[in-house]
Amino acid sequence: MIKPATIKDIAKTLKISTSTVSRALRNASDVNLKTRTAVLALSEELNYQPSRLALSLQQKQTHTIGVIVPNLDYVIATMVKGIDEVALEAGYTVMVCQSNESFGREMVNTRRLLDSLVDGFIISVSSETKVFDHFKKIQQKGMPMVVFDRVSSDLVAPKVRLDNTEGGYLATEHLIEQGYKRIAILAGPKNLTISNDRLDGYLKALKKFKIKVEPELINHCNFNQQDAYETTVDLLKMKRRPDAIFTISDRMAIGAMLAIKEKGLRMPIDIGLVGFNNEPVTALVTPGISSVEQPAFELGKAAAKLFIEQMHHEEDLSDVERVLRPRLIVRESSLRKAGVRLPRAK
Amino acid sequence: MIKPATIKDIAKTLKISTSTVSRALRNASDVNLKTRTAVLALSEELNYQPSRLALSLQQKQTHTIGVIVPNLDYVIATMVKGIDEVALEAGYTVMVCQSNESFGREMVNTRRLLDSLVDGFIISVSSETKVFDHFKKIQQKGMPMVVFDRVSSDLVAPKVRLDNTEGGYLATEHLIEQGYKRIAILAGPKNLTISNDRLDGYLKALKKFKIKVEPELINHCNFNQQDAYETTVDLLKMKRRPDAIFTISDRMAIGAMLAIKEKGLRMPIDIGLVGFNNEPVTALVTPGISSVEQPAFELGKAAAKLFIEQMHHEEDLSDVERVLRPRLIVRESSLRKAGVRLPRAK
DNA sequence: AGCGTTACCGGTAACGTTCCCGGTGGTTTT
DNA sequence: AAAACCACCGGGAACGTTACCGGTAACGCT
Repeated sequence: MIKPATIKDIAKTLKISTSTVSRALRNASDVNLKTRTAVLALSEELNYQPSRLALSLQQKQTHTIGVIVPNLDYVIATMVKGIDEVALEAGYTVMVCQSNESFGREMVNTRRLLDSLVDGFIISVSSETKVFDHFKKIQQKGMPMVVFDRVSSDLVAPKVRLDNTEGGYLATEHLIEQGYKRIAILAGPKNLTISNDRLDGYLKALKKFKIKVEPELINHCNFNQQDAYETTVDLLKMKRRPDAIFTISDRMAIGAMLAIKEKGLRMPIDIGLVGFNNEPVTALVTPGISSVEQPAFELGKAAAKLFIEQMHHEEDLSDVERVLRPRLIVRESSLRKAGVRLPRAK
Repeated sequence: MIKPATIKDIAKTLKISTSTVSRALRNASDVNLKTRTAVLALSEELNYQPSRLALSLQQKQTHTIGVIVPNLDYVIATMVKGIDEVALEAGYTVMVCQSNESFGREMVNTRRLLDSLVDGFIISVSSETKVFDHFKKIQQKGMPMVVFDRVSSDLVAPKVRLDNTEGGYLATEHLIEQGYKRIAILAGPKNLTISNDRLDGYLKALKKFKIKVEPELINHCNFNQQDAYETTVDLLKMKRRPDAIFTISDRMAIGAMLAIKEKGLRMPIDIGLVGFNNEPVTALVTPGISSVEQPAFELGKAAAKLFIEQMHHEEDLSDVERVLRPRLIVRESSLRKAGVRLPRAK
């Protein structure tokens, strides 16, 4: 283990003080050109790298952002890429921690990063999280914190999120316009805002078109495929079964699709389907699944920008909320009016 | 910005020395029970958290692992989850950096983490990387480093990887057994070992079954869907077109599948297809795509374990190579013998 | 000649922690 | 009663860096 060159080594061999070396390496003011070039040359030779550790200790900031996400699926990975992009440019390093949708992991990760490892946080909460004390601790410490994607009204902090209500609205409106009458929704866990917002959009669309809300068509289930499958199987057993399903994630849409196919129903004729996220898979299955696209990369960038902003200026941005707009991508699974190719099922 | 409580604060209010506080908080030896409880109580009250920064500076280790990956697709995200798992348990924090398959980004990331931020690295190289000086610098510093997934023989370090040759063999053998005669391969970039190894497996299988190797059936293209699509389009234009395609990733398989469908060919009758990675999508498309599954989570865990091992003991493990075995998952895209349901195409 | 200005540099403290060494008192051993 | 031992504690240095303050020489100005 060769130990790296320090500022002291340079000072010693050049027979000058560490202060001078430090200045030569940075400010360039208050230091003779000759000594400066000497320092620079030697530091090059020893390939000196300043210790970020010592620096961080000294000036009490690490230039590192802690990013806490529930997992690293397609959408979130894309968001993280966005965060990475602007963070890197601003001279920050990011530490990504997956909570695995587990409240415990989320707490442990937060605690760890809190011990003077990061300057602040960019967070998307896990689906298990119902209590936010560990995040509030961040703010008590006076650290900047931005919430993104999965936000929560219990958390007073700058937020960047999708307009999930509009997403829900777009999907539902589209199904209505395609002539579907009994539209079911597979919403996510009740404690997640994205879940409730998308449900709100669904309700708004029904109201707009004066369609009665039927509670048995509203189902909460987890984000995974299996749960969605089972819920759909149940839905399709109803005497008056729904003729369309809106799921608030594509994974859930896949689950629903499997149940639909198993039952022998055809999309979009017998039943319509719309998902959420516009994951690549939606374009690959047959029929293609219509889905609400979110600008994930942009969303990540926006979150990081907001973070940096909050970092630099002292102003309180905790009531700022950037809301990005979704876009509906229509595919075959819900396109009944434009191109009916198959005969109607009995 | 409320500054956190330090060991000094505790010492001052308790009118004892910092040394004693430090001992009380750790060793428990050489400290009176009474003072110890007092320290513990006060530290609880001030909710004291030791500064990992100061600690790291002092003992020259950060308890952090730098993980550098080309991207965060399904397989790699799963591997990272595995790394995370054992790292967390061993008291390490991981820093994940995506190089985005870019050599430049990979260098920048490595450089950054090198400045006394991490104790070592777990690395999967980007597809652009042809030169490894930035990684060798890690070893010059005497830091442990484990290479996983995408390894390279130019890098002398402990490795954890899939038996890619066997993966290639399994896929090809299966296609041969299903009666396919002209089997093309879509290999990845030439400088990647995983690419060449899978190709080797392909060649081995051909040799085993005494099938002549035809150079025009061997194609290198990038990992993305588009490239695979275009390459396949070209392949299918040949006068004697291949009757099966083995792609070394599922993304590529999807691209190939699109080209195949466009051409009006049917799987598995007219043409067989096998992918690699067993991503969920392979089970969702129609027909389902056969694919070589790799134990990604296990692979990540193994890499982290090897890292920890190298960290703790001084022994040189740089010639250790853990090779995990793949498994072929057969789906409809290549299953010609078992269930022929459609008439033969003219 | 005396004074202020400038250009350059060094010493020291500080960031929060641990480690090593050297004390104290009090008790036991010889 | 001297010597040895123990349990407990404090002082100081060290990790690598920068900030602050002060000092010295050289120079120019009145």
